[in-house]
Amino acid sequence: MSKSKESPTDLSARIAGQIRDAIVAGRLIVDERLPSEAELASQFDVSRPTVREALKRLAAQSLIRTQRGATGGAFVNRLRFEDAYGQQITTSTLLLSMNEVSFDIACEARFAMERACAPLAARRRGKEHLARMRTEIQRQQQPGLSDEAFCASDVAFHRALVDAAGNPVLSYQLAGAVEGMQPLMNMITFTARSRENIARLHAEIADGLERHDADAVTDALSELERYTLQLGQQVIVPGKTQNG
Amino acid sequence: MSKSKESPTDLSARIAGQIRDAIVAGRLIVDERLPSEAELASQFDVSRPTVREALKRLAAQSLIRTQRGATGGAFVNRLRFEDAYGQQITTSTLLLSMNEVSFDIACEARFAMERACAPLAARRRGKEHLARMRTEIQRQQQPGLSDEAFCASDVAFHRALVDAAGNPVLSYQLAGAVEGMQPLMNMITFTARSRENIARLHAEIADGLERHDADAVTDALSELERYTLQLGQQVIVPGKTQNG
DNA sequence: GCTTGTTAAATGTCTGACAAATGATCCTTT
DNA sequence: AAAGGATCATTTGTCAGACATTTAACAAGC
Repeated sequence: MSKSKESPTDLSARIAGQIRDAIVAGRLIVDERLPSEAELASQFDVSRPTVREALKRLAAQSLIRTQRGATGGAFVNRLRFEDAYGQQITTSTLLLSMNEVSFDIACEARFAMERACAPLAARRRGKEHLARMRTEIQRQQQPGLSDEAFCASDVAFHRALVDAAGNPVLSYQLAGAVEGMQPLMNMITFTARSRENIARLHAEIADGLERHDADAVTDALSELERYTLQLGQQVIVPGKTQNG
Repeated sequence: MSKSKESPTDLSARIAGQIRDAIVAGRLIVDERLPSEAELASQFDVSRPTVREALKRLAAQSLIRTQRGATGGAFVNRLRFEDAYGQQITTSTLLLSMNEVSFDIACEARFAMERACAPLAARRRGKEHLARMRTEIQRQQQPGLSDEAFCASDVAFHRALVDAAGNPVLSYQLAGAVEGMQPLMNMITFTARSRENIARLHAEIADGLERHDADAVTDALSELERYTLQLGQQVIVPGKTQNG
């Protein structure tokens, strides 16, 4: 009555859950090889397709990797930040685009976290971060730029800011908050004047970082938040009632 | 040359990727039913097991749900915060426990984001949040408490703090940062004196929130970060070189 | 009109098989 | 004896077909 009572779900989901628990609890360590699919099928007393479905679930979360051949098999994967980034962005994007949250809430969360990066970034920013930011600011001032390209550049600027904090955990978390908002930002029409405003604030941020002036960066971010919120008024979130 | 060139990966991974892209891009909307497995197999010109493996990958990310029976099938899932929480916590836990990051970095990120919640929480905290926090503070002062239970209470306290900010996006992001650190915190031995210190700082935070005093909360969080970092000196991160 | 049995459609699972990749082994050749 | 290549065994990837189970819709009977 320990594990098979609470979930009347699929066999593959239960098996995947057991293996996942073993990984999270450390009973299976990085690069350790799982038993072959045939052995797992025998151990769990299910067929090989069922085991495979369970392994695919784990592979989708980058918890394992598989390799063909004589010495192949399923190995516990060292979770890399690059892998986690993608999942984080996908999840965040969907959480926002499915209208579970309003533009205002998403914006608030994003800028709150960016401000959290400001002191660290002001202390640790390298030349390469400043260079990335300057490049994007210049791009944002180009006349013929499409709204979409402007958005992409905006995202790139803010990612440079976050990366300047020199903390991969923050970069990981912020990746979702910043990139996940891109579809919402893409719904905004950026006039020449609003672009000018945003680029000016971006320049203030870059200048502040260059001077190691955390307060200036924080203030610029706050003003940028206010301005983005104002622009976001255009984005009338539709529906918003279907919360099954 | 649009989609089938870049990845010499499994068929099931490619199919899952195509469906995921369709969901993220909005070509498949919430609660829409996918074709049956047999139809998908026919469309993608693969067998049903392969289609099933692809669907399980998506199900592992809560992108779809499946339902048996006459009107059953695979449906695009409205991504709920509860679902996302679990994945976020699992991913964060593994990112930390696999020694990709040091205790210091994880600690820094966590408290930076918690401080980001402070102003919002000071403005919006409800009685229920304060009550949750007081309860946990009392629990933390009980004499016979195990280190593990103390840790769990610490996590509960901080989650109450984050929830008080009234922003589900922040709660989602912080869930990973706070709960993901639990295994690391569990390696710390909490003496009676350190528990007293932590409970005192927690009380300062709760008091600050009650007075709507964001600065007091921020200061207490900063001191708590310093203190936690000091306790974390015990936690000598082993290995740390295997970054192949 | 309501209940009940039947049917059809869909997923869940199993069996068995073959293809492809890959390291290990053995044999041949130099 | 050493080097090189052919063969083999193991393992995952894929397929075909079948049966079980669940579920909603429909039809039959009271």
